[in-house]
Amino acid sequence: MIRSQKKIEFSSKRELTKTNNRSLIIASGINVFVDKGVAEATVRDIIRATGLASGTFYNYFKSKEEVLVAIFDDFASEIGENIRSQKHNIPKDFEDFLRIKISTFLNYINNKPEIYLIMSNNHNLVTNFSIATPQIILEIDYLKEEVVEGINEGIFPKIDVDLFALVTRPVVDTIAQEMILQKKLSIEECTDRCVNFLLKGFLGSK
Amino acid sequence: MIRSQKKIEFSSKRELTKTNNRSLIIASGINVFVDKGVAEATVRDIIRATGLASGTFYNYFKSKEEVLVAIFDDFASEIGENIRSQKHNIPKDFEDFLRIKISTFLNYINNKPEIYLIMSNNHNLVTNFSIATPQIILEIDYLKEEVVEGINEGIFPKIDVDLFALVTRPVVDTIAQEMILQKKLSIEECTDRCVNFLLKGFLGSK
Amino acid sequence: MIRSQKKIEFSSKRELTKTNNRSLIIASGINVFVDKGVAEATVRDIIRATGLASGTFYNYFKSKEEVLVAIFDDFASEIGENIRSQKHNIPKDFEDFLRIKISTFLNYINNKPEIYLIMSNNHNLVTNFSIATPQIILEIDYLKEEVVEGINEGIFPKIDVDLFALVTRPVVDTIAQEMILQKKLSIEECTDRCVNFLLKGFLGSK
Amino acid sequence: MIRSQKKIEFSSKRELTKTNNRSLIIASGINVFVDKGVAEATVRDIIRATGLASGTFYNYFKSKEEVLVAIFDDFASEIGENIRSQKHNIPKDFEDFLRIKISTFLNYINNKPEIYLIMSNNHNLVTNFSIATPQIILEIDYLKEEVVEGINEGIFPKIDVDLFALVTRPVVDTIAQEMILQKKLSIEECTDRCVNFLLKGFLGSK
DNA sequence: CATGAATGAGAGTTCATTCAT
DNA sequence: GATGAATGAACTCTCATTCAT
Repeated sequence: MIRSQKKIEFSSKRELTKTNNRSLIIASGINVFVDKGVAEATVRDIIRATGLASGTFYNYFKSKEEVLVAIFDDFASEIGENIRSQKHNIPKDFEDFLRIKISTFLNYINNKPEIYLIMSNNHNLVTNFSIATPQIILEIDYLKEEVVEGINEGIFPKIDVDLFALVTRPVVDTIAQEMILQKKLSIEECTDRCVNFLLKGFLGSK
Repeated sequence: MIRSQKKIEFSSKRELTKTNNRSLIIASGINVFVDKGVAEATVRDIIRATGLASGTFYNYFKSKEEVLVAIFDDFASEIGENIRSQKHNIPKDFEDFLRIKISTFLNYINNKPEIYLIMSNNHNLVTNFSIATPQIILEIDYLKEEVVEGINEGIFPKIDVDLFALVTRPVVDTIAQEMILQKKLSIEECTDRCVNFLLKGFLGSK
Repeated sequence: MIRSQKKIEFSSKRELTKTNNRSLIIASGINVFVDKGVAEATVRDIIRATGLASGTFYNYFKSKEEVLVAIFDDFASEIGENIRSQKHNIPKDFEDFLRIKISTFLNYINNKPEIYLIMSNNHNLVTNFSIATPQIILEIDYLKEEVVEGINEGIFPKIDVDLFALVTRPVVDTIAQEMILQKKLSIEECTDRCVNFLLKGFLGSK
Repeated sequence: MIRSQKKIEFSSKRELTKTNNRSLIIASGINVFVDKGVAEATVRDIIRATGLASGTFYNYFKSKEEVLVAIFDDFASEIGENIRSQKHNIPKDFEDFLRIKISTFLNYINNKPEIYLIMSNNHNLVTNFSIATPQIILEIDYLKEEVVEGINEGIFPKIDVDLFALVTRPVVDTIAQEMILQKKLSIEECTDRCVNFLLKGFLGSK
């Protein structure tokens, strides 16, 4: 029977990846969200691809939105670790600061492009959920504070912090999309592009 | 009853009713698309808000996508007129060029913020429809050529045209969203912000 | 406009065939019933093909079934005339009787094969309507009486009248279908086949 | 309430319910197809009569056509068994051959008259599905070959095989309908009638 | 009479969710 | 916890029919 074959297939996969049903559903969710978009995706789509019974879904999640949140949460916690591990990497100056943050960001999304695609294709959803996305690293509150600190400490120049908070994300975002979809530019090249442009944008002459 | 009121209001002339119903559906479509997003919106959502019978929808449109196209079409033709009226407004230099384009763009979306919201929240869809969106004014092919021309004529400085094509839209877009949603900044202020930032970004020192 | 073109087309047709809207609807009904079958046909299908407005249909008919009845009625009256013109054609014997009836029948359906197709493809409907169909010429009451008369007058042999009433129609029907659909056999050949087979069936010694 | 009664009746074992629901739908399908004809029948008609929820239908069938196929399949497999059990019943002569085939056929349809009615009222459909109908026993390819064989072996007389193939089905069909609908004649009487008539039709001297 | 837009019932179908096993 | 059939709300869309013009 096809059904049981599927089950077996997934069981072995489970064995291999040492994962459980929750992870199975999340993995399937990522695929479905990338393929069909979050709005068009259905719980059935997700559960179908796992080989699990439909009822099983509700042992783990209440809705597809909860899966989405879980996907982002998982990703966010990974990011968190990564960021913390960058903490001792203290920037010398503003350029260095930008370079560290942006290259970290680009590394993330290069490793998990699917999740990044879900986020950029469903921008409204992501905002509605106000989830800690990787973009957050480049965004308002958190980053802004660091910049303000840097300015106060005299390490950074006195830039327009609000403009910085507003503009950095979309610029890096666009270039990141270019990187993932066109696959022409390396992480280093993208980082350079972003840093150069932003630096000039905020500072005037380099 | 609301129903009969409507009937009385519109039913004097057949043609009038027809035009009104079309407008009614389009208006309702705009509301629904803004509220729920295009993907989540249903034909029933749209027709429900009009007070018309469900079948009536299909006298005017085949699907919600056709409503979307109609919304964009209406908007696009307005934009067309506006652009043409700007043709004799020849820029003195690159700053002037940016200022004209960006202020035109911001004026559009300030007049029809709902449509702009639909478009930016459903960027995929919009690209799929390849509709002439207001963003087009700020985008790749068309604008790029103008810049190249300007450079060749010696009016504009030699900037990185590809970076320009890539980065201008998202920067202006983000600031425009800020303008519409927060309603703190005037069109002039936003224009200034965009122009200043981009100018420095592309040129280095102003 | 496509619409008015259609109208004009049909108006000219109307001029040509000296027909009116009722005939137009009936003609369209025949086409639709042949193409889609009576059950699948809709009033919209019928009216669409006429170029008339949907409301106009109801000035002439209450439903598609009424159109069907009209189609059969028209046909039946033609048949009636034809039969009357055959009245002086008095059969010499049973073979002659069969030959006259069957050739008459085959002539009808050869002239109006569409209507015959409607009838044989919708046998249940036709029976439900108990309309005077061309098959009636070959059927129970009317024909049976003639046979009984013939037997009483000593012109026809003493055959099983009930078997005759039951079997004649389907036999002729099947061969008629063969004639119309395959178009290999002439009316004369079909008549011969039917007459020979039936004659032997009713009369023949084993 | 009928609803809860049903639930109580069937819900003891899951498998049982499943089998019963399938049977329920098929049984309802038979009724509806007989009553309204296949073309006029709707999925909702079928499911309505079962007392099940509308969605439940689609757990078992994709469309009413699939129900029809299931009905015929069930019947066909019964027929298959029956035919096989007749295999050793080798006919002595042509009359015997006709008698065996026809009585087998009449026995089938006498047991499942509803299904026979569906088939004869929807002859188009049946042909389109190319389903093994009971009529097949009396029809062209299969039977024709047997007759040709019989002729070659010298057991059967040299009859017009094409006429045989064409005429046998409608004759038996008509008498069968008479049998089912009027319920006056026994299977034996009908068999006699058919055999006698056909035999004379094919063999009889004029 | 002709027109054709409006109507709303109803068909097909999908889906999230429940719950007995 | 896992299962998967049952449920019925809700959606897309079509159609017969009405009725103001």
